Amino acid sequence: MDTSVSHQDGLTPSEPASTSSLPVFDKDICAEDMDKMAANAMRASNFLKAISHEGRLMILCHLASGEKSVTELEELLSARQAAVSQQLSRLRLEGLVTPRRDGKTIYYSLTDDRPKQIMEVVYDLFCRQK
Amino acid sequence: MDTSVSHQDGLTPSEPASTSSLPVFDKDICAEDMDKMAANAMRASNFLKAISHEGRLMILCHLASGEKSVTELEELLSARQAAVSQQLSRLRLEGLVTPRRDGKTIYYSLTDDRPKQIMEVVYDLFCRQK
DNA sequence: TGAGTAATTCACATATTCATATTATGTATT
DNA sequence: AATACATAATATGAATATGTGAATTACTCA
Repeated sequence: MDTSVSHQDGLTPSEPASTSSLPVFDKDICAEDMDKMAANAMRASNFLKAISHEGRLMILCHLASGEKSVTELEELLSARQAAVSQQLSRLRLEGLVTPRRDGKTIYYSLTDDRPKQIMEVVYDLFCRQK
Repeated sequence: MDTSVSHQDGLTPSEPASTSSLPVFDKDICAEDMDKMAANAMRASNFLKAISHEGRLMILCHLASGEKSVTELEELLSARQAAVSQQLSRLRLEGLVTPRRDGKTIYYSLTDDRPKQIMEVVYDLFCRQK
């Protein structure tokens, strides 16, 4: 089989990539791969920490359906403006949201679809009743 | 269209569920749905907090390919036994991993495939080189 | 320019998380 | 039973995260 990907990052998919492959390890993982894995894990955990907050999760969820102003988010979350702003700044730092100024108000939208990809699964696990 | 799902939990899929629907909101979200959403967000953020830790993420990643003993994980992570044990206890509390005793050693495995589902996406975003 | 609005930033108090060290528990061996 | 080993549980302090209110910036309009 194709061995060209076995050392790409210490992880090797167990199934074809087409069906959203599971992250499964080789049994004989080497030190080099371990380092790559640790680096990947750090980036991933930073991302996950950014979204693993009740308020930020709801912000991202609301932004998934289109851009919103800070005031709108403030109302949607029933939270203080300063708190919302700080949560947005955290998401901004992580590059997950992008501000757009229009006169007095600032509108936020999702920078890319990374949050959506995660939230699809989160939605399935926690929001859809089984 | 089908309106029977519009109030299930404050979220409404924008596409057929078959293709992993996006969590998108109705424009006229009501207070009741907001409460449900907040409750879902809290459960989801607890789950995400549990996995958004470099060490715990790597543990889950290793467990994805089969059960491992604490000592094995200790070596795989190059971490102290106490640290690994504490991270495992956190994952145990959250119900993500399950211990199985065999003599002196205790083997851990994933309780269900929730972590795997998230990690599939995380793997795609952070471990696969594009 | 001055007042009003939207959003950010700051400073503080509190709460949570984390790593380490220590102690406790359960199991196998003798 | 006594010992050794693998793992778990607890305690402590340091670091980090969070919400709040006050001060500040950026913009609009009269």
